[in-house]
Amino acid sequence: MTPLKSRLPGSGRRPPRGRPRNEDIDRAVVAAVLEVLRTRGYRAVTMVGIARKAKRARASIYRRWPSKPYLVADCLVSTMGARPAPDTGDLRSDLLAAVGTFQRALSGPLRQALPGLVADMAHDPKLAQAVRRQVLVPRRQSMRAALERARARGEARGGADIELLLDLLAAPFYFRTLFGHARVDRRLTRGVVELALKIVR
Amino acid sequence: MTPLKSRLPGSGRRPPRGRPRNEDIDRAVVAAVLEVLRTRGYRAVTMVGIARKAKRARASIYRRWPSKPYLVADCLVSTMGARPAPDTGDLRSDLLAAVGTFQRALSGPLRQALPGLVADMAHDPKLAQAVRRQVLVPRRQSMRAALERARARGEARGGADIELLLDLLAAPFYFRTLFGHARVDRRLTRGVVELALKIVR
Amino acid sequence: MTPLKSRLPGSGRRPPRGRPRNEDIDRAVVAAVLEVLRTRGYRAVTMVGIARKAKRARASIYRRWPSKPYLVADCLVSTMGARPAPDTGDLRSDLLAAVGTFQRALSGPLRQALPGLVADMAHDPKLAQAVRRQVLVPRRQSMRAALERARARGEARGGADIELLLDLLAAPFYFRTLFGHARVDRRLTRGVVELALKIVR
Amino acid sequence: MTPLKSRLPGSGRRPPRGRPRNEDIDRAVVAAVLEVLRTRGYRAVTMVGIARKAKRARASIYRRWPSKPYLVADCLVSTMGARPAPDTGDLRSDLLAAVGTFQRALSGPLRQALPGLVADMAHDPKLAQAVRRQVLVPRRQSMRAALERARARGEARGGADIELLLDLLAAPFYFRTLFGHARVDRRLTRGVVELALKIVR
DNA sequence: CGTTAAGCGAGACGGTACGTCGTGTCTTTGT
DNA sequence: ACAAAGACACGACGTACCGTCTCGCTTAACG
Repeated sequence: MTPLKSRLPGSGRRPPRGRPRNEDIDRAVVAAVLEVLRTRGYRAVTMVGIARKAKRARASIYRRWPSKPYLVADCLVSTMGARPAPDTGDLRSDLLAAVGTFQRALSGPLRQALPGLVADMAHDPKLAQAVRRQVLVPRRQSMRAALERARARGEARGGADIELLLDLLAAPFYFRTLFGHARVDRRLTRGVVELALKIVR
Repeated sequence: MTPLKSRLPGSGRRPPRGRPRNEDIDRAVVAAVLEVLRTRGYRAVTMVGIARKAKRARASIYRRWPSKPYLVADCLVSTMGARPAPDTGDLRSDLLAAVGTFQRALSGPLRQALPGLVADMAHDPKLAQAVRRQVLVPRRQSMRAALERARARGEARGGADIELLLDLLAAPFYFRTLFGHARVDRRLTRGVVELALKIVR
Repeated sequence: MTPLKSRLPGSGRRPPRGRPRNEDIDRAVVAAVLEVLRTRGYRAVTMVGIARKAKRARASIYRRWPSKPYLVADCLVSTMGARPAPDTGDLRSDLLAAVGTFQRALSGPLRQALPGLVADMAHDPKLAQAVRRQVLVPRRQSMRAALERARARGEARGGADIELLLDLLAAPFYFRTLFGHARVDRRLTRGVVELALKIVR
Repeated sequence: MTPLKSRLPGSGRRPPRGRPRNEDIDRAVVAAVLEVLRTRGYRAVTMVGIARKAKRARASIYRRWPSKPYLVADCLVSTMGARPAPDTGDLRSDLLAAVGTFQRALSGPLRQALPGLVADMAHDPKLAQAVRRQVLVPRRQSMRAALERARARGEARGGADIELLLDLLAAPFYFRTLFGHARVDRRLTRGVVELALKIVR
């Protein structure tokens, strides 16, 4: 269970000792990262550069995040917010809501950051695990629940490979973002949902 | 039309002058790249390191490929071979053959290289374009043809968003490779094809 | 008149207010410094490291000594003890006693500390002054007195440059310690004293 | 036999391969070091700072010298020039010439550099050895030769501890430079030589 | 058959980011 | 006020890689 952000030293539940961390720094750093991501891409996110932009010491960044990929990943997670899709009582609506989060997420800073992050994940299994847990898993869970509710209502047949279906719902968004061969827009969202409905009914 | 590999200098049709290039170098370099990719991943592919491993001069590499990403991309392309899927007269067979190339490709060196390559593509549109052209387009074309043949035979309905369908067939392979949350195997190939059939029929 | 050790806050004669300093800390810190000097040299003496080794807070050290060089210098002084050489009535004996303190001092922790300390002195005139006052001056004074007694007894001629003679008696010990080209031992002590006698008689 | 400066790669006598080093860089770096030493002292000599001042890449400095102390030591050696004292046929003249080089050397950049250098030597035996070989040994050799010539002429008695005598001639200069308790001037040179003559005659 | 254009190997060069470490000061809570 | 813990700003360290350059030498085709 590796977290993206380094733990505080005295966090065995007992009250923290020493000077408390300045949360302004967290905010300033995250803001700087998102800004650089947005304007100049992953490659331009540099510990030195972020420190300068946030007007903080480099050591203060390293105190909070073990390295650049963890910092970037944490910044993304902290802006995405993984609230579960609501239960509307209708599979199409549920899926549109859930799948829509992909499209929206990949229109924000994640769009710039994803390729670099994916490269770093390939070299650090702990990071990969942490990102999957924080980014992928909640969204999959949300869609899985919607599908199960639909099956309970008789709206969907059982028997399908649910994991594959979940991949089918998410993969095109990442695929298009990473390869840039086609747009990631509302049309894609609707298309993917319609195909999924055709499959499960 | 940026190629992955740099052109020879005197290639305005007239015969090349000066000492000809030593093709052993091309082979040695490509072999070194694939070996390093396989054993130590994209990050470890270093111009310095490749030159050392191939026992060639760094300049000889830069003479052939403009930079590391192009070198890697070219190495991958040169091992993958983009022969079109055959026409078996049956959509399922055609798709299994075409989609199977994804699975096989992503079990080789591409598996290690893809994340890093994707990151580089995000910073170099020309590279992205070249990779898409050489890797994505032929495979999509192959599947597109199979689908059109099936429609002509009446095996598939028309009216579907063909581009989306093509993404659906390919995306799960890349998605799983890049995020590592599930296996890329024959089971995935079969599953994806079955869902596609369910959609187009 | 800069002292090596910082003064207590309420030391305008009036009794100190607030919690009194814990003298265990002074002892623990000095012990830690001497230990590290002995085993790993001046470079390894680190405020962070000393604090950890002495199991005390860094701030408690800074409360007592203004900076690392002052701390080290104070540690050295506190172990050397500057008692004046006795009056034996014989110049050779007096000088052997006085000069012997150089040899002994430079066989202890001072040996490890001297080079680093000298470097720090070059960057802090106040420190240089303080170290000279506490380390050099008493020993010179001791030798000066012995020489004056000898002159009064008629054992030595006058007229010599006394400051130069004092340098001659001390310099070889520091010189050899700093450059490490020859041993600092009893043989050196005897040799230096004999040469000095040859000069003053 | 560690040299102060890193050897060129192909220096097994065979002709150098690859692009030759740019000697302008050597000169620019040495000049920058001497300038900083003179104006701001050893502490201020920083690899980053020197690179900036010399307008060269940091890597180019590291290619030539393994670390800062070696760089500084080499700069000093390269400006001091260790030509042997001439044979005047008179011991006093010979010694005045030889000892005078200490005084002159310690009036130049060595004065600022010596304390720091001595501290580094204490942490790197190879460096200490190299500095001794290049700085101390030639001057000692020069004085040793003068003393032997004097003995051959009957101008000096034999039997004295020659090593100790050499220390006596050199030590006061270093001692005063490092502790700063007295001037290093021509008066010191004359005084030291007169005492040495008194000893050896 | 020498000229000439290019290939080749080795390695220098200017840049830039990395993550670590030490400094001296500051800010908490708890004595 | 002291003590303990640790945050903070600053800045140097030495390493690694990038892509370009500059050498001396080799290899062909051209004229």
